[in-house]
Amino acid sequence: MTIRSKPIGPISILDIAERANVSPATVSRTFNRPADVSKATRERVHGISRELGYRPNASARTLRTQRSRVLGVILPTLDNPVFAECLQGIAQATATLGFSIMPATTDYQVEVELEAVANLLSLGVDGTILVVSDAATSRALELLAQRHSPYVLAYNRHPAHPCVSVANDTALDELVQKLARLGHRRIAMVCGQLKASDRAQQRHAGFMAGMRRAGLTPAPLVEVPFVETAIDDIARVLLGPSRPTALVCSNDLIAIRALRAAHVCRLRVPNDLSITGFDGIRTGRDLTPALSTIVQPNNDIGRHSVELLVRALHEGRPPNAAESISLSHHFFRGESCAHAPANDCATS
Amino acid sequence: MTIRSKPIGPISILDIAERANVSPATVSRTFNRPADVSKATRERVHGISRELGYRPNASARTLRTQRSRVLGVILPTLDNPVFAECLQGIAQATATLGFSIMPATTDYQVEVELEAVANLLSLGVDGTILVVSDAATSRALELLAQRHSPYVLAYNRHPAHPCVSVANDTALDELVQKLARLGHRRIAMVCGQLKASDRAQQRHAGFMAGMRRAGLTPAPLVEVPFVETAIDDIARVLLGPSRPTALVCSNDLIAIRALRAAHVCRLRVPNDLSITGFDGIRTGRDLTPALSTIVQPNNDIGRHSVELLVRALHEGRPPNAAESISLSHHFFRGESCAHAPANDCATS
DNA sequence: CTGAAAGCGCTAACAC
DNA sequence: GTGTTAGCGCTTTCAG
Repeated sequence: MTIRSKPIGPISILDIAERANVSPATVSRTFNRPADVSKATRERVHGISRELGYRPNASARTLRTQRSRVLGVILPTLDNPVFAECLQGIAQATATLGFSIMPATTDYQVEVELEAVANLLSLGVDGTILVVSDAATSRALELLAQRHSPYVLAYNRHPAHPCVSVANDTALDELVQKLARLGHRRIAMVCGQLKASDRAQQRHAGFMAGMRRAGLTPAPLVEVPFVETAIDDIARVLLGPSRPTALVCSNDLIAIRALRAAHVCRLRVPNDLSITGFDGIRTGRDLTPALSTIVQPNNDIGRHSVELLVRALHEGRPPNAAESISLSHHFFRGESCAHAPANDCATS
Repeated sequence: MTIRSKPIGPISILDIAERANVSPATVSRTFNRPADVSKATRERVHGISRELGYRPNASARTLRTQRSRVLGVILPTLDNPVFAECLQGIAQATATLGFSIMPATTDYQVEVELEAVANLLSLGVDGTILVVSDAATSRALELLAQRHSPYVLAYNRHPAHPCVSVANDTALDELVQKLARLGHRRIAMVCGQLKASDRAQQRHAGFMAGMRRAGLTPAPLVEVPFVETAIDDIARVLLGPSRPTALVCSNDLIAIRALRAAHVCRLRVPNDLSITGFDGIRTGRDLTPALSTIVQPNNDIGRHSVELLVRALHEGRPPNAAESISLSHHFFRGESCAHAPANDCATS
C-alpha cells in the first residue's frame, strides 16, 4: 500500500550514484544504454532507483540532449468529438512510444495557431502534430518550416506537406452519386464557415464535382457560421421554397443539428428528408435515426500522425510530403438516409 | 508574410545579449523583471528578440528555477465528451494564465493512473489536475502527496482532497423526487462499472437515498460494463417483466444508448419510457428527443481546477481540501422525460 | 541599473 | 566496464 517514505526533496542522479557506489555517468548509462553496464551494477542501480522512486529529470535531459520526447499538438477545439477522438489516438500512441504531448486549442483562429507553434517551439517539443485552418496559407506552418521543426498535419490535405487524412473531395463526390442513385435531385450542402476550414472547402469542391457528374444542379450552399444559430439557419432552408430532399452536411455536428432542424420543421427523416454527415463520430451511431455519414478513422488519424512523426524523428529528419498517409473512409448508411420521397423522385 | 530569415540554429540568450550589447543577465531580467531594467535597454532587447523570434528555452528555465509552468492532466478518456469538454476548459484557462498542459489518458485503469503521475513528476510539472477512478483508494494521489506535488481533483469528490465537482448524490436524490412527482414508481438506475468510478457510486447512493425518501422500491441496478453491449443490455431490461417507466442513467453516453435501446424495443420516449442522463454534454441538447440530464459545467470544472491550482502555486503551496469548489448543477428537462404512462401512474 | 560567475541535473566524449 | 569533465541555456546572488 505505502509507496516508500524515504525521499523528501527531489532525488537526483547523484543520490543514486552515491548509494550505488558508482559515478553519475554509470547511473546515466544504466538508463540510456543498459548494455554498456555490467549486469551487477545495472541491477544495483535499478534496485536503488526503484526503491527511491527515482526518475531522470526530463528538463535536464532535454537541455543536455536537445531532445524532449514531447510532441506538440494543435487542434481547433476539443468540443468537437472528431478532434477529441483524434487526440485520444494521439495520447495512446505517444504513451506507447514513450512520448508525451502538449496540446493547445485554437478555436479556428489562425493567429492563435501561430502563437501556439511559437510557444511549443520554446517549450522544446521534438515535433508537432497540427490541424490548421488552411494548410495553403498557414503562417504556423511557415514558422515550423523556417525553424526546421518536424511536423505532421492531421485532417488537412495538401501536396506540399506531410499529411494524414482522407480524400475529402472523393468522399463527397461518391456520396452525391449514392444520393442520386437513391433518386435525390434537389440536394443541398450545409457547412460551417468555409474559409475557416480547408477540409470543408475540399468537401464542398467534391460535392460540386459530384453534382456535375450526376448531372444535377446544386441547391445554394447553406453556411451556418455559429453553432448557436445552426438549427434555425437550417430550419429556414427547410421551410423555404423547393426544399431539398437531401442535406449533405460537412460534418457530423452540423448533421446532428440538421436532424433537429428537420424535427422542428415536422419533417420525418429519412421519409421526407435524407441527412448525411462527415466524420463518423462515435455518438452518431447511437442516434435515432442513426446518422448516415462518411466515416473517417479519427483515432487512427491520430495514431498514424504520431507514428509517422516519431519514425522520422528516430531517423533524425523531418517527415516529408511524400510520406503523407491517405487513410480510407467509408460511407455508413444509417437510418437518416433513404430514397427520395416518391413525388420528388424524378427518375427521368 | 515572411517571418524573418535570419536564425538557423536555435537562438539563445547569448545571441540577444551580444547584439544588444548587454550581458545575458540583463536579457534575462528584461524578460523576468522588466521593471529592473532601464527603458532603453528593455526596448532594445525586446526589439532584437522579436526580430529574431527569440523565446527563452523552457527546459533551461525549468532546470534553473525548478518551475515549469506546465500542468499535468490525467483523464479517463477523451472519447467521452465530458472529459473532452473539461480538457477544453483546462486548455483555455491554462493558455490565459501562461501555462501549458501535458495530458494523459488512463482508460479507467488505476495502474495507468499511477504510472501517469510518476511520469508527469519526472517531467517536472508544477501541478496536476486529475480524474481518478476512486479518490479514496488512489495510489496515484498517494504518490502525489508523498512527493508534495500540488494537485486538484476534477469530478471526484472527497473530503480529504482539493476537488472541483458537483454534488452527485444530491443531484440524483432531487432527480428521483422529480420523477416521483411525475408519477413514476418503477424507476431503474443504469450505470457503467460501479467500481471503476466513485462518481457513479455517489450517484447511485443518491439515487437509493432519493428512492427511499420518495417511498419507492428501486428496480434492480442495471450495470452495463461495455459500450459495445450497452444497448443490448438495456434492451433486455426493457423487454423483461415489470419494465420500469423511467431509466435514470449515470451518464449521458449511457443515456443516449438507452434512448437507442428504447427505440429498438419499440418503446416511445417519453410516452412509454422516460430517460435521464448525467453530465450535460453538448450533443444531448441537439438530440431528438432532447436528452433530459443533470447538467454539470464541464468547461468550468476544467477552468476552476486550473485557477485553484495556479492560485495555490503562485502562493507557493499546494491546494488543500478546504479549498474544494462545489459547482452547481441543474436539471435540464428535455423531451426524453415526462409523466409516467397513465396506466402506470399510481398516484395512490 | 548592469555584469560576472556559479550551478540547476543530466549526458557524451574522452580517458583509464 | 567505469570515472572525469565539460557544458546544454538559463536565472540569480553578489558586486559594482
